[in-house]
Amino acid sequence: MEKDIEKSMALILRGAVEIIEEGELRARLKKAIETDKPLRVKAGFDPTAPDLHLGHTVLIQKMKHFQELGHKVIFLIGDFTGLIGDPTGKSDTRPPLTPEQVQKNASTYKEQIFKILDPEKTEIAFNSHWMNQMHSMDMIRLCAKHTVARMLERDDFKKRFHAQRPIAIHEFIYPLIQGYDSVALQADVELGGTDQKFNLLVGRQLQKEYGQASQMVITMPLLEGLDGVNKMSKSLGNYIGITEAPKDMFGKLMSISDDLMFRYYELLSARSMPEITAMKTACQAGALHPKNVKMELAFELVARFHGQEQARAAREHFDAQFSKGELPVDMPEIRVTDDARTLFLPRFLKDMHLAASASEARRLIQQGAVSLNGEKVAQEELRVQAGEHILRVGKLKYLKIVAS
RNA sequence: GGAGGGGUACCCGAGUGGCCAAAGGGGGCAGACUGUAAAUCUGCUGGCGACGCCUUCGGAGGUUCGAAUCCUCCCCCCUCCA
Repeated sequence: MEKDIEKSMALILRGAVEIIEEGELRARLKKAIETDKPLRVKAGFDPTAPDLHLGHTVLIQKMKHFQELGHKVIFLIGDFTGLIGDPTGKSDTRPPLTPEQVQKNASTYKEQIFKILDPEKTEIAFNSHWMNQMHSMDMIRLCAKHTVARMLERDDFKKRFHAQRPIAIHEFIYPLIQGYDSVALQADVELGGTDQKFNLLVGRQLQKEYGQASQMVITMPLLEGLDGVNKMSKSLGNYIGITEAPKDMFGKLMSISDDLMFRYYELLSARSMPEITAMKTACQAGALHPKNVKMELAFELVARFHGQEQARAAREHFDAQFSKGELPVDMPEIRVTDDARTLFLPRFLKDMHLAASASEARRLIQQGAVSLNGEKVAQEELRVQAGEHILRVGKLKYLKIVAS
């Protein structure tokens, strides 16, 4: 266990938005060292969405920090709470998962998180273990420990209440169960996104009610997605999934803004803060080109999830296609025969999935987004000569046409 | 159970008989500029072999030459009272 409290604090504070309560945390760290009992650090994940994206890994990264400091991290899979669904106000009632699905999602999780965390030092827990033991009366007692007024303090509930949008009663139960998880696990620290603050605080209160010391709460920022504004989420389509193909991951990382890049460095990279700060300064001074710094970030993250080899290939691929303007190596191909060599493009682009509809394809043509062998196509009808042709739509979509 | 407000395109939101494929904003896409950057500027943003036709304003019927708009029934959400 790391003996230097200030050193521990520095790492714990990295990227964190808020720590409740900092002084208390110092005291606990001190006690942990004295008694040689590592802190129990909990972070919960909802198994309804099996595909993790980089946003989720901010938290996992923080877990890793604790692990590096010698503490016990508990990866809590909310298989029970997943059946309720954390209230977001957006999603409708979720279909209940079968135990098999939960199991499957859970193993996907494990596989993914262990690319970051040390399996030896990670405890995995399922909250169904204690929730399924609970009787109705226990549940009601749990409910009795909180009030509607306090529930309505939660920003999400408050907003919906005032916006005259529905709040189902079971949504109130979710924070209570999440809080109870901390009781069951006897957590010293709970990590969560800033959107989890309310739930995390319920944990503190419930632990007190159940005669335990209240956990420390550390909130991490919600990672901005590719647009640099909204939080990364699948539904917004601005995410980078950690199982995405290396070259897609690389490309997406390269498309983020320079500001966002340093944010990603701080929250996702294994590089030390002094190192990151130095790079930032060097970029501002013009000593380093931001693009190269971004390449390194992309490389590091792709390598984390796919290995060095794949990361190198992705980098080369990127360099060839975008820096040098070469054609992609693996573009889809279509063969056309003589009698079909006159293409009606709106239909053709739609059929080839290069446009969502024929109407959209028409617009793309009108806007000059379509080119054949590097020359813009202005006509909707296109006669191709025998041989190979490269049809390009927008910046990213290519199709090789082999005409005979 | 009673009274009232509301449901419009991907999202927010204007529209209360024809000028409505439906204002405006956001988002998205494309083009220019670049580092595949970001920011900015410009255009597009229901479908269809297409100066026309088809489908769309919670759902189903109806009135009308004509309905997002009026009427009837139904579904859903919210507020207040109980």
